[in-house]
Amino acid sequence: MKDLTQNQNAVYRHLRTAARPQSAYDILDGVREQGLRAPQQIYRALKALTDRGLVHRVESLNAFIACDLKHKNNRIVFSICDDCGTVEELAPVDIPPKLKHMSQQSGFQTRKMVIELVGTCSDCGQA
Amino acid sequence: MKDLTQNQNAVYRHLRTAARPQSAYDILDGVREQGLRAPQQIYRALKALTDRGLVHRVESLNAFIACDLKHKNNRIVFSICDDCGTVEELAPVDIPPKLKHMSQQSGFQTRKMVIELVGTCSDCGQA
DNA sequence: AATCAAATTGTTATTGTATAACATATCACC
DNA sequence: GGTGATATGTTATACAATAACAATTTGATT
Repeated sequence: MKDLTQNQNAVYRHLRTAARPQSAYDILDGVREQGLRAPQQIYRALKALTDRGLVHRVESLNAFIACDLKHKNNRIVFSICDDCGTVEELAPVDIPPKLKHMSQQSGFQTRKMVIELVGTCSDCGQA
Repeated sequence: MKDLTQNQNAVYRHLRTAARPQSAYDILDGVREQGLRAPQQIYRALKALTDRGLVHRVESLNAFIACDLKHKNNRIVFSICDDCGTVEELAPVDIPPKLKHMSQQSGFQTRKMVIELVGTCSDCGQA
């Protein structure tokens, strides 16, 4: 892919083909065949990938997911089904005006906003 | 406090008096004198407290913070200064309409929304 | 081309976060 | 008092992340 190192590429490909968010150790297991052996290698690749916005960390799961939207890296929205574990990335939204106002009021400068919706996906939701 | 068990009370008091979010092990250190010895005891107390909305988990820090707002437990907003580590809870806001629409579109039923703003607080922000 | 500092990558070891599994005790009800 | 359900204590282990250092690669400079 677009000038990624071997390790980064291996991790990225693993994440893109995974059905669910992957922990760093899930990823490690998935890329052992490509010669990666230690957590540190995974975490370094993940850092490079998240810095470039190709991967996001799902904070409430301590897990990672490939980003397939084209968007600035500083507005991230997930829906997380706590029944089946499925995570979807939704199109980013602006900081809610009320919130923007509140945080500015207090002098806080926002560089990044993460929104995580936790609930039940359509598959798990019906009666 | 309001019908908490001893352990829950110890953890809650510790969090209320802490200046910053506390990891479970920070808390453990802080309540050793009250006779708590094992992580499990902390995590169990934290679960009870978060279920009751008296404590929130700061997802992106793997840490916990006492809630001093009176509000429903399913809309949580933090500002997190990644310079000094200060975390403030802000008044909850509604799910942004655009987002509500998107998630409903896909059949997702939201039970809880967490918003974490990451940036620079007023103390750390000036030139 | 040879040298060397800087950056990247590999590896080992350790620290930090969270839960499983089981033992013990407490409580409510019969 | 006996009995099941719930809560609590304890030990051990699993999972997540980083520190510290070694080895390698890169690339600028001579």
